[in-house]
Amino acid sequence: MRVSDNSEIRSLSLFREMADDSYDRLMRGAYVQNFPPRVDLIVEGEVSDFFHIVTEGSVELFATWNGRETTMAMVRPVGSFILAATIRNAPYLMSARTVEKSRIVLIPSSDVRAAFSTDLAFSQAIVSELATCYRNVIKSSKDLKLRNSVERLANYLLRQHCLQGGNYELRMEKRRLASYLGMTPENLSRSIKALQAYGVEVNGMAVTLTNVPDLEALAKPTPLIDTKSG
Amino acid sequence: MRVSDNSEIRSLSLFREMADDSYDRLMRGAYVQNFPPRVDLIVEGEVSDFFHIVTEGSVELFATWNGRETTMAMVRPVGSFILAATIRNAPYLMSARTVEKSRIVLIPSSDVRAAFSTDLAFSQAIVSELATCYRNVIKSSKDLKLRNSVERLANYLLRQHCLQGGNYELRMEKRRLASYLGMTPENLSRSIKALQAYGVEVNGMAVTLTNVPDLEALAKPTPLIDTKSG
DNA sequence: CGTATCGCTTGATTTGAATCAATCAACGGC
DNA sequence: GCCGTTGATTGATTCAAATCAAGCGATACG
Repeated sequence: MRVSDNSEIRSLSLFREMADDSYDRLMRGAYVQNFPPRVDLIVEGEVSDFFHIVTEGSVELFATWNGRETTMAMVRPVGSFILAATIRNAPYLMSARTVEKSRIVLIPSSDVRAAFSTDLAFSQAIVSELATCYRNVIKSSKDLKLRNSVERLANYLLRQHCLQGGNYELRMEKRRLASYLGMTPENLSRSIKALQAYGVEVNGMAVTLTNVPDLEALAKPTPLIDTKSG
Repeated sequence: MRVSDNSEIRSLSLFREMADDSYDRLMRGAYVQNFPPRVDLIVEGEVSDFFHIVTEGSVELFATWNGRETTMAMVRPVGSFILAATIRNAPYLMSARTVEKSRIVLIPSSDVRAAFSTDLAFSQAIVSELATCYRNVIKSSKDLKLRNSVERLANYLLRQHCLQGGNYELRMEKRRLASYLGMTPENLSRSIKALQAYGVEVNGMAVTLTNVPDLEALAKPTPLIDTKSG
C-alpha cells in the first residue's frame, strides 16, 4: 500500500488542509514499517531523520539522565511524535521504543521541512499542532509541580474515565504508568489502595470508578491541567 | 513612540522576516504600557486578548491549583509570552505578574492570528518559536522528573554561569527561584549550603563559582536538558 | 510438569523534602 | 532614628515518597 493512499493519515489535522500536490510529494519519500515489541525507534541526542506517525500498536516516549529513566508519553494510533525536533532539525530530546507490535509511518524530516516552507496551510497546521503540544506539556508540568502523587493518579484516572467512559482499561503496564505519573511502581500500588476509599477499583488492567463525585472532590480536576486537546 | 518604530521588537526572530506591510498592520493595533511592580497582567483561565512582549523590567509566569502556586518562568527583555494561547484562541494556562516596573507591548490576539494566516514568513517564524518553546518545556519536565533538588539547583547555577559568565547575579528573589526549581525557600537555602562544598558562593544576589569542574561533576549537565535555546 | 522469570503487591525502613517555628537582616515609611 | 514588614536562614520535626526486602501470581519455557 502506498502511504499516500492511507486516508487515516491524510485525515490527521496536520495534513488535512494540505494541498494535494504537497501532500503527495511529502508522502512519496515516506514508508511504512512494522516493528516487534520493545524495539528502540529513536535515541535521544540523535539528529532527527524522520518524522514518525503511529498507525498501529503503541510507542513509549521516555527520557534518561545519569542512569535514571522516566516515561514522558505514550503515543497511540493515530498519533505522531518528534515534530519539534524535525522542524528545528535538532537532536531528539526523548527516546522512543515500541511497547507492542507496531506499525509506523516514517517521513524524512527534510521533506517535512521542505513542505512546511512552501505550503501555507501545512505551516498553519504545524503551528496549531505545536501550540497544542506545547500547551499539553505545560499542563503536565503544572500537574507535576502542583500535585502530590495520589492527586496525580486520581486526576489521571478521571481523565481516562472521560476519554474511555464507563469501566475502562489501563492501557499500559503499571510500572510504565507509575513512571509516567512520576512515582515508583510500589507507590502506585499504594496510591491505588488509598483511592479505594474514593470508589476506585483496579483489577489487573480493569478500572471501575464507583464514586466519581467523591473522586472528583479529592482530585479537583481543572481544564487548565486535565483537558488534553489535539 | 509608535510601536512599529521599535527596532528591538522588529528584530525579534518572530518578526524579523515578516513583510513590512504585515508588520505595520500588526503593530497598528499594538500599544505600549508601563506597569508598576506586582501587577497582575493576565490570570489563568481567561481567554487570550493580547500577545505580550516585555521590553523593560521582568514578568513572572506562574500557575495555581487548589490554593498552591508555582513559578513557571521569568520573562525578561526582549521576550514574549502566551503565544500558544494567542494562536489557539484558548484560555491562558498561566498567570503573569510584573516583578519590577515593566514596559509591555500588547498586540491584540486577533491581529496576530490574522497576520499568521496570511504571512508565510510570520507563520514559519511562529512554527520555529513554538518548536523552541515546546522543546524548552520538555527540557524542564525532564529536569523535574529526573533530578533531585540539589541537582536541579547545581545545573541552574551552571546554566546561569554560562549565560552571564564569571561572577553573576541571581536575577530573582530566592523565594521565586525556589518555586521555579520546584522546592521551598527553606530547602533552597539548604541546597545552596550543600553546594558550598562544590565551590558555590552565594552572597545575597551575588553568585561566584570557584570550582566549576567539581560542580559539573555533581551536576552532570547535558544539552538535552540544560541548553535552553530561542 | 516443575521451575524460572517478570511484574505486582505488601511491609519495614530510610531518606529527601516539606512544614513548623524562631531568629535575623534589609528595607521603607513615618 | 525607630518600628513594621518582608525575605532569608537555621534548627527541629513531620511527612511523603523512595528504597529495601520478601512474597505472590501469572506467564513462558525447557
